[in-house]
Amino acid sequence: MSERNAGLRTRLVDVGVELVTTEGVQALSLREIARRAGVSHGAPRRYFPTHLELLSAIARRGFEDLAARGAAALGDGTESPRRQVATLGRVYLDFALTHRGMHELMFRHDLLESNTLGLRDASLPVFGLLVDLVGRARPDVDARLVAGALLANLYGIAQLWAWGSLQLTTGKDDFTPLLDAALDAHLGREDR
Amino acid sequence: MSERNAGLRTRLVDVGVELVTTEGVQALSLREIARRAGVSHGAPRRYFPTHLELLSAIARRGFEDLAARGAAALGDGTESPRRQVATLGRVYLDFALTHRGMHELMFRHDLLESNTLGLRDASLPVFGLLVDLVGRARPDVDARLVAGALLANLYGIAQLWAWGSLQLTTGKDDFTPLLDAALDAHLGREDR
DNA sequence: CGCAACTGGTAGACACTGTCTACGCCCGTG
DNA sequence: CACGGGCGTAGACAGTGTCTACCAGTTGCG
Repeated sequence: MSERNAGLRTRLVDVGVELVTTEGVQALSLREIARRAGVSHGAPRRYFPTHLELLSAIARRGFEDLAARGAAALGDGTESPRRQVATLGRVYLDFALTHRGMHELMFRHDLLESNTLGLRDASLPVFGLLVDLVGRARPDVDARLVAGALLANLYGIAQLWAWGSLQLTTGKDDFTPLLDAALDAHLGREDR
Repeated sequence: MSERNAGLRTRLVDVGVELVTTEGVQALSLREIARRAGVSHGAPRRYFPTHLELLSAIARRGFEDLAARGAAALGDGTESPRRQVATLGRVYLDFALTHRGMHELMFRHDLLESNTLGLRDASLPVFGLLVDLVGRARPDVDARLVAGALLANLYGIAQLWAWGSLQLTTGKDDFTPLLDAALDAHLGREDR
């Protein structure tokens, strides 16, 4: 009845999520995860044939978590599309900066490049939501292109912020002006 | 007289640059670099006390290379600041996409976060050049903030492009529209 | 009921990694 | 000539991901 006896598959991912948020991405060794799950180092192989597949499963949790936070923040969706994009962007940046290890894992090259791991599919829902909102906020442009450009901008902000460069340039500790600048830039300036 | 007998310090970095551009960032193990340099695995320790320091030295070469390409592309600097920013952005994106391994190495978290490695200092010249050009293109705004936001946008484009998401959205194989969109977004639309 | 097959985990080996330490070689200076 | 000291070698160590042999329980089937 306890989650101690949950299937090893999900328990390994649980341990990985816990580990990456507390210790960082470098702590996600296969053997360490197995150790914390209380099994031998060969056990994960039964469910995840390779280390990368386990990491992908952990990263997928991150995308699910992000999508859930976005849906919760949007609520019933009565706000204007422009404001919904703003809150979604804020949720994303907040997630990236408070879950740095998970965010780093979610966008790792070797995980995303492999299309056999299906990690990119896990990122489609939240990205599709962004595309939809952008399309309703600006029906005159290619929503996928603008949404991609906006996401690229937000991702870059998260990265540069993460290693402190933007704090050096701005001196402040709030990413709001950068977020607003990005929204104005890609969606056009509007009332806020 | 031959570069075979160049100091081991620079030879190790040479080998690393060669290795990261041909094989990718995962090939940059300490022992593999030493092997290709024709020395034992303990030799690099004389010059680079840790593996990360050697990687930082290799990444520094990348920033120097990027700065040189930027300077060469700008020429005598008679173009308008706006166009100079455009060419600099194009040089950066082209560099990031043709030297994917090196670009990935240059922006690795564990290298940039450590301020003892001095990698961030190596990135300052080219970033300072961008700040200067942005300041002359738009004297009415905070140049460091806008330059940072623009760099974040370009970096995000490079990342998303690298793992194919933007190709899926655009379907084309040219980053020019994304670059132009970013420039228009952060510098305002002008004549091109 | 009995036996076979399969599921799910263990334990050890292998090659590889980064770091540390003890050891020498060789060359310049006293 | 002696002798340090810079410079590289070689081996050890802990840790990693992957592979393979094994084995206990359980399940399925005649």
